[in-house]
Amino acid sequence: MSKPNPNSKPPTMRDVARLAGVSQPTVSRVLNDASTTVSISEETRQKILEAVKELRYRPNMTARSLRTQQSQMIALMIADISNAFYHPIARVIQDVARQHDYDVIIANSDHRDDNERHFLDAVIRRPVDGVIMVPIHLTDEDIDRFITLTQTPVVVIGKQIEHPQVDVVWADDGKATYEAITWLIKERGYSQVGYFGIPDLYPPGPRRWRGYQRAMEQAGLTIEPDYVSFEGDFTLESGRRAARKLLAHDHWPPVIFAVNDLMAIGLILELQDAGYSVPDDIAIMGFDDIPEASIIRPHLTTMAQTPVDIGRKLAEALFDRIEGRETGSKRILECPCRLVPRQSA
Amino acid sequence: MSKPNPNSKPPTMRDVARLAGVSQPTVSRVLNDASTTVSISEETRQKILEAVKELRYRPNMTARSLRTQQSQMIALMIADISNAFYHPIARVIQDVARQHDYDVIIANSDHRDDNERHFLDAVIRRPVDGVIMVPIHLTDEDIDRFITLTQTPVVVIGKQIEHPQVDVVWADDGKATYEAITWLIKERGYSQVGYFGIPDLYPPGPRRWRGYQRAMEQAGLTIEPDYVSFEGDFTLESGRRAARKLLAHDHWPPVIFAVNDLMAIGLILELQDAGYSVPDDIAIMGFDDIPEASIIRPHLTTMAQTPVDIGRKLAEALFDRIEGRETGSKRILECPCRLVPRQSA
DNA sequence: CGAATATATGTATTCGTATGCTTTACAGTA
DNA sequence: TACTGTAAAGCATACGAATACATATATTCG
Repeated sequence: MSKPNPNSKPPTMRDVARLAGVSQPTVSRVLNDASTTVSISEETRQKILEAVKELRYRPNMTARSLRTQQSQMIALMIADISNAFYHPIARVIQDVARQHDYDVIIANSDHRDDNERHFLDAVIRRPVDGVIMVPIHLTDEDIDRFITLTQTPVVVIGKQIEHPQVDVVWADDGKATYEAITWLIKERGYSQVGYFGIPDLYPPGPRRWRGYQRAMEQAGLTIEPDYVSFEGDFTLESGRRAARKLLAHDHWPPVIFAVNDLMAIGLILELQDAGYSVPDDIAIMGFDDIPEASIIRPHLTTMAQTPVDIGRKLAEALFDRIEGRETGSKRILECPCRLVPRQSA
Repeated sequence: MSKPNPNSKPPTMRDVARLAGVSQPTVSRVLNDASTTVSISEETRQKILEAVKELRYRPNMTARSLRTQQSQMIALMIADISNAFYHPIARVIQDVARQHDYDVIIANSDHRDDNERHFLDAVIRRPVDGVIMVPIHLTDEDIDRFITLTQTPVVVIGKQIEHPQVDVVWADDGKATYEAITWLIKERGYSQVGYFGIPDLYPPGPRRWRGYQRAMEQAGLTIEPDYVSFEGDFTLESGRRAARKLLAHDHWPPVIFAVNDLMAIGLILELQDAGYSVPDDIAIMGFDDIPEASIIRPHLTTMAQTPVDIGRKLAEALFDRIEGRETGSKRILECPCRLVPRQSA
């Protein structure tokens, strides 16, 4: 094993051509299946295919990319690799990409501004044929600069991006939040609802906050400032921190709506660790329906999103553009949300 | 916004050179900081840097890769993107790669043979400077073929790979399993221990199974065939399936050791759904210590691995080779395991 | 003051592939 | 027989950057 390979480099088309006794372009034509109006004799074709087999030739994508100006790669930037919400998205995108014979570069921004910018830099230096991302801090201008510079198709999650050439996949989370709050009040009978959100500068923040406000108003409830927090950052740990603050107060809302499941789970775990019961002492509702929502006890009542659907829409929208089936201006693709009543609220 | 860019393509070195009134190679030399013994006048250097700024020039990595035969990319193949065990690994590898100015291609095998092979094919076609992977089905021969063909450094998780040029990161999971079982018997006082494993053809299977056997033997316990199953496949769902089978039987071991946390959690959830109490009716222990282990109630007693450490060792071992600091034959890097007693056993 | 030596830059070529254009060989036609 | 058409394959070049080699100018020294 591992005897130092005599000709250490992988074979090239030239090697194949030499072995088959033809020229390199002829090999190229055979392998690319006569795209332009050429014709190759069956005999030559066979010789070449045999040579390919014998040498175990594989085309070099780097060279091909340089020549064709296409990389056969797409880039994906997600906001948090640890958040299970993104896993099905990443997986589906990979599956679709593979069907189209594309590879995927994955980057992880951790919700950080500098990481998002670095990602754009990276895909400028290493041209890809398409970009899917979850921009939290990037603005329309940032994205526009990238597009005018590279002419690369871009698809995003998040309605806040409004660029004429960028397809958007989103869920109407404002409406979903409204429905969740309304349901807590009307169906579950809670007389007050607390809100555990994220700072307004994160895009989904304002939408969900307004959904909450609207529902409260419509139910004739006043929003208690004490029952509202914007100190979440999408992580479980931020949920625990918020719970610790809550424990220091003396009056609680009967139920708290958290803008994502991880934060909701953090709340529950910390409250339970302090000896309180969910939902008896306080109920908790989340948003996303990640797998952990069905692991925690009590199982988490939540507003489900459809990450597989989201991922598929993202990928298909992107390949529609990469492969030229779609050339018009931006499309907005909405994915449904669905209330999942469980035991936590 | 998005006015169709007049010169739609990103600028090249040639453009920069023209604007600065010099030749393309001069630009190359300035940007690569005089690697070969060259000297550039300060004046020229400044002109070029200005031109670079004005045109917002970014080097094209594809062209550079073709010329230098280096891609500035590494490829990572993990076994299951949904398994939280791999998240810190992927994240650390990305962080280290970024420090070295490398991008990362991530692939997900889902433990499937064909996906693993497809991955190798992909990194043959698209040369990368290094490969990190978790091979489940790939053999030494497969890996050897890849290495002799591409001369690419490879680092793996999993002691089963024994290739003279492949660094291995692993945990002594045989020993760890032995210790876990022994601890259950000696410290926790269980009189019998069930085993929920995976088929022997998955590499960690035999190691952990032998650890279990050894511990049982040493404790003077006989292994009850009824208490042993190899029907797991690393997923939570396979844990639920196993629990359903268990529920059909009428006698249970007092505790079951599962070879990973996801499977252990599947067991617990299904047993609880059927009305049984963990650990009172039956105790469960896992392996890995993924975040979900601290979410489920009761919290999961488990044998922790150190994925951050594993990821860092993998990445650093790889860059040691990519950057030529290490040229010798294979190194074996061991990561510790640590028993984490919680409530489930 | 002419030759040797730095110094600064340009020229030509290369990486592996794709593709427009040209050439060759031969069959068919008038 | 001379000419045209077509199938088959070769030739030349381009993609963008890196680099070995050549060249031109300025500097230094005997």
